Amino acid sequence: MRHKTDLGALLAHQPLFRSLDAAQLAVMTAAAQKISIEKNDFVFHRGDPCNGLHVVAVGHIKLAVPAANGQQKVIDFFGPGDAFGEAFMFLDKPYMVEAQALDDSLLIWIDKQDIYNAIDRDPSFARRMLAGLSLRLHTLVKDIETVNLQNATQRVVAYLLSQPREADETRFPFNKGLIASKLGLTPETLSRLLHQLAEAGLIEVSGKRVQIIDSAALEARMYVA
Amino acid sequence: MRHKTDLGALLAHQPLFRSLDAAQLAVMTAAAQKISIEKNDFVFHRGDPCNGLHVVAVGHIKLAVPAANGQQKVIDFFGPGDAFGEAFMFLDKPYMVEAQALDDSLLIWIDKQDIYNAIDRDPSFARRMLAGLSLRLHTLVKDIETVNLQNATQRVVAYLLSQPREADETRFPFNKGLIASKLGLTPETLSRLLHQLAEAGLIEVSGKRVQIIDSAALEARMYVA
DNA sequence: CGAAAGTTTGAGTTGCTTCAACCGCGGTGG
DNA sequence: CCACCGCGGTTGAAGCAACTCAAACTTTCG
Repeated sequence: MRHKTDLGALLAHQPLFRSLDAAQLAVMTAAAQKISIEKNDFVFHRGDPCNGLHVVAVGHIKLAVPAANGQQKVIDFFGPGDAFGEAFMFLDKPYMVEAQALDDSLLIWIDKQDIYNAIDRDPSFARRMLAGLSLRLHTLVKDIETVNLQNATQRVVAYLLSQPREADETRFPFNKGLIASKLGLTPETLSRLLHQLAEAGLIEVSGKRVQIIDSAALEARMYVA
Repeated sequence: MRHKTDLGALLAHQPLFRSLDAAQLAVMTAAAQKISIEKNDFVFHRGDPCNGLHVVAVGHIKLAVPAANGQQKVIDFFGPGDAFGEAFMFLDKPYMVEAQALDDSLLIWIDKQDIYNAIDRDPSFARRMLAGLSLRLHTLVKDIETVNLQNATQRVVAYLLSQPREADETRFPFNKGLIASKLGLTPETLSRLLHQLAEAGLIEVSGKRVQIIDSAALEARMYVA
């Protein structure tokens, strides 16, 4: 017997739906669909019509803008509890990004109309959506700032320090190439900079694991030109 | 006697408030404040607390991220009918951008609580806010895509073609330096590229005016590496 | 008309990319 | 059990797009 297959229970645990009362939750549950998706499969492609939104229950999803020559620019990563694709839904525009599973994942999909119904019934649900979009906006502005005003080293350091860490150890949650793309760098450049920081005795890297040796010196690097 | 000083009439003309009924509009009008601001003055600075949102009635406002050495990165421009600063309001975070008037401008300011009240009363107002934020998000993603995946020439050409134009003529709405920053370029680079496009016979530039001579060839430049 | 701000042009520099080769590890099949 | 394959990552060398710095020119505006 598998666990976590009860859609209602699953929904109730998502931040977005916390404010719903039992009746609304029941309606939502009836409307929602579970979507299982395997690692590397796409949730949607650029240009696909957008009729609803997705919430990650299990796994991780990458949102990226595809480019001509097989390149891509990673916009962001989404994990359990995160909703994605709402903005395109509210705009009634096709997706301009693509979503791909980074692990075997379980998503919840909800139709646009049901979201609108929830908004109409429950202002606090509307507020939650607004807060979610605002947060996304905030993140994007920060990313724009980073790419435009910081050099490569500063971006890498800022990333390392922003990651959750225990006992001065953090890890790359995904392939370094994806992190590089998120930071607006090539994998080669990221590799070189990590090496350089290690050389300077500020960090130690082994695979996806990173030991922060001198966090004060790291922070200093964020502010020097 | 000055015109357009009636706050109620002013509000009723803003897209954001179109859906409000007379009673709600009256409440909003009572809550709203007019803010006159002179060219080059700041509406708010980075770090200021955010207790409400602004709507442009007259004039133009620049949102930008300030950098250390007097530099800045322009995020976007806002004109009549546009709301700005909502995202920070919904997040209850201080502004991380600064807003500066590019012309003598008239703004409408509305307190956070009044916005929340309007959301609670009128789901279609909530929808309007959601659509507004979504649009902003869409724009930012597009900007990120542009800066990361297109070279300088492609960005300039894309900008020129995206501007409103009449009889194959368009104009830079603001100083070229600001446009350059929005495009993630230095003023020098923008100047050189415009010169280059003119050299190639694709456009003619004189001051802020730009004649599109060969729009087909321009579009072609957006897709060549 | 003069000062200040904005824009252009030139010369030199550089940070990051590109291209290409190599390494190392995990998985797979012989 | 070990050889091989393939992919992610690293390293090196070379190039270039865009930047920086500096000076001249132009427009704006009091």
